[in-house]
Amino acid sequence: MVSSNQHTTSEHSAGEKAILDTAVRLFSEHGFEGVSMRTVAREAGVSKSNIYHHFESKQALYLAIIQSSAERLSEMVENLAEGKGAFDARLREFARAHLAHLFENATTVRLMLRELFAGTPRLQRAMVEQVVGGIFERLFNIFAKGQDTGLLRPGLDPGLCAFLMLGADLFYFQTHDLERYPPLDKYARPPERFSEEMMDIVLHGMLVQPSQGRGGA
Amino acid sequence: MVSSNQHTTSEHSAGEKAILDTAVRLFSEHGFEGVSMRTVAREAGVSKSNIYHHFESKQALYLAIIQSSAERLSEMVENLAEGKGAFDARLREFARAHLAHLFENATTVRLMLRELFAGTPRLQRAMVEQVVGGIFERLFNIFAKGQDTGLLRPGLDPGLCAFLMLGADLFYFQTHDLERYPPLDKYARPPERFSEEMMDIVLHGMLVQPSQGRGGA
DNA sequence: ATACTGACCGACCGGACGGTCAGTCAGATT
DNA sequence: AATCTGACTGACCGTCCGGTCGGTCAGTAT
Repeated sequence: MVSSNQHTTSEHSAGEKAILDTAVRLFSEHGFEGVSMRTVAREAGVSKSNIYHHFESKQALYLAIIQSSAERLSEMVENLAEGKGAFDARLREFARAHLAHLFENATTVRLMLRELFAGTPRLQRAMVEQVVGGIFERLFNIFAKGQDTGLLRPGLDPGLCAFLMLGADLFYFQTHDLERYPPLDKYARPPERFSEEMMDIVLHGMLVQPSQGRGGA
Repeated sequence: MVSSNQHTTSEHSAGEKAILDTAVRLFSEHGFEGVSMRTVAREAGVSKSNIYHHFESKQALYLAIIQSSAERLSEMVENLAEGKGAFDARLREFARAHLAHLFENATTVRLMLRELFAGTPRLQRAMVEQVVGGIFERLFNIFAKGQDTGLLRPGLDPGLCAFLMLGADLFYFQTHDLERYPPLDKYARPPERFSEEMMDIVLHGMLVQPSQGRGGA
C-alpha cells in the first residue's frame, strides 16, 4: 500500500526506466551499431534478459527511444515563442529559445540529428514529418506573416529564411564541441552571444527597415 | 616490362586501391562500427587476410582513409576562390565553389563530418587543425580584409561571418537528402539557387553598402 | 637454379554479438 | 492455500566479429 504507486503514475517499472535512460544516453553517444545490449544492461544495472522482457529486440528498443525523443522534442517546441512583440523581437526570441532548447536537451537532440543525417529512410521521413517539419513550418509562418505585413523584404523566400535561422542554430550546436580546438578556439562565443550576433546579421539582411535591435556600440 | 608501372606511379597495388575505395565508401555510409572487415573484403573483391596484409588493423585502415580524405579536401580548398573581383563577388564565388566542392566530394565530406561530429577527440582535434581550420581562416581573412577596407559593417565579427557562411553551406549539404520528404519538399531548391539566395540574405546584412549583386527581381 | 619478396588466400581462434529459454520470486487475485 | 502475473535472472545458442597463421605463387635479383 505504501509504495504501490508504480503502475498508476508512470507505467514504467524502475528497471524499464533505467533501461530507457541508459539506452538513450548510449545510443546518442555511439549510435545504434556502437552500443551492445550487454553494455546497456550493465550500465542500467539490469540483466540483458530483462531488456528483452521489456523490448522485443534491439531495433524495438532503439525505435522506442527515437519515438519518445521525437515526442518530447515536439512538445517542447510548442512552448518556444509565439505571438507577442514586434516582428524582429519575436524572431530573436525564437532563435534564442530554440538554441537554449537544443542545449538543454542535448542528448535527445544528438540522437535525432544522428538519425536524421545517417538513419534509415523510413525513420528519416517520420522524423521530418513529425518533428522537423513542425518546427520549420512554425518559423516559416512567422516569416510569411512578416512578409504580408511588409516587414520582410519582398523578394525573399520565407522558407529560405526559416532554413537559415534553424540551420545556424543547429550548426552552432553541432560544432560547439569543436570550438575548444585551435584555431577555432579564438573565435568561440557562448550560445546567447552567438544567437544575438547571428540574428543581428541575418535580420539586417532580411528587414526592410533594419531596427538596430540592441543599442549597438 | 610492358606492365611493370605499378610501384613507380601509384605505390598502390590494384588490390590495395580496391580496398581503399571500398572502405571509404562503406565507412562514410555506415561509420566505423557499422562496417566489418569481411564486408570490406567481399565488396572489394579481395580476401580478408589481404586487407591485413596491407593494413595493420581495422583502426589503421580507418585512419589511413581519414587522413587521405583530409589531405584530399585540404588540397581542393587551395583552388576554391582567391583574389579576383569585388568583395561581395569574391564571397559569392567562394560560397558557390565551396558548396559545389562539397557535393562533388560527397563521400569524403560525409566521412569527415561523421568524424568531426561524432569521432574521438584525438581525431577531432587533428581534423580541425588540418582541414576545417584552413578553410575557416581563409574565409576569415577575406572578411577581415573587407572590414579593413570599409566594405564590411564595422561592428561585425569576421569570425562569425565566416562561420555563418560555411555553416549555411554545410547544413544545406547535410540536409539535402531530407528535402524530398514532406513538408520540406515544397521548399527545396538546387544548390546553385541556394547559394545565390543565401548569399543575398547574408550579404545584405553584412555589407555597409549592399550592392544588389545580380540584377534583383 | 636458388633465394627472396610482396601480394594474396583459406582455415582457424577466442571472444562478443543479438537473441532464447527455463526458471525464481514478490505481490496481487481467487 | 492455491493460482496467476509480471519483473527479473543465469546459462546457453548460433553467428559474426577482429585478428592470426601457415602456406601458395608470380616476379626479380643473384
